[in-house]
Amino acid sequence: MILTAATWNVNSVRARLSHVTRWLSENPVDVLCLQETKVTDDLFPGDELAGLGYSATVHGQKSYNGVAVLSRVTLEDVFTGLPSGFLGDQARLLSFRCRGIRFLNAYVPNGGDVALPAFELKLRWLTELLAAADSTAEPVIVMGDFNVAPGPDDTHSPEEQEGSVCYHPHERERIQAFLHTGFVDMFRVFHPEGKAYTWWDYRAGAFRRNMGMRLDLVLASQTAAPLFRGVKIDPEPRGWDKPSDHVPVLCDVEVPE
DNA sequence: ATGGCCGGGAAGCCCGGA
Repeated sequence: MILTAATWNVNSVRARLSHVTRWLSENPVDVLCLQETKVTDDLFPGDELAGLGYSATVHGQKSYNGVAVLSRVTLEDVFTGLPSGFLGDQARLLSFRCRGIRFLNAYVPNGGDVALPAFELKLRWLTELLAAADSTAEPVIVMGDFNVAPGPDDTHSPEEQEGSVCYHPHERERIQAFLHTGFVDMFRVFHPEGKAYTWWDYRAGAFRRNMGMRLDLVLASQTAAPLFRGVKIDPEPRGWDKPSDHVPVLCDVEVPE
């Protein structure tokens, strides 16, 4: 059977609730990983989503960050945060097993600016994310907002952006470290050529001018990659009224009955 | 050339985002 899974940074799940419900009714995926929910667990709008047949597994905090999984299939072995506890006061990682696959739903720190200490924390967070993803024999899928464009086709102006946050060589090296470890950037397996974006700045008419970046990634371990049947970006919600600045990335994964 | 927008929470601005 095919398991359908998606990742979407919604930039506040409460502000985007109508978009999430609309999108799920049009794209009834089995698993939807959310980032930047920006809400404590007690205020997560679970009842509205239960009406669509989805249960919510949440790891939130007030105002900032927050990850959650909406699912209509059973999740097992849920845990939150990096194993070391690094940046444990920020809700950025939610891991679970589904149909024999270990998923990591990740919201990587933005880093602010390459000159700031926050940027070094981002690099270390990425290093620890890889260690966590590489620590199990299960097939692994890491999906979420990586806040890094892996290569020149993943951003609108690579020459201008070279060395700036989300396109600094040290960040791209961290993505390369995933690939060297055997992880595969699944979107590029199915769409190897051409510019492709998942995020467009709210400012400057960036979406209208298609000045975006591909920051939302699906990385699959060596044993998970052959299970993939397709990956696509859905740019549509970026054109809806009061959108998130990110759009969903969907994938089809073949799993045993 | 520059900057242009959001959300949350507090407060009538500031932080953080990317």
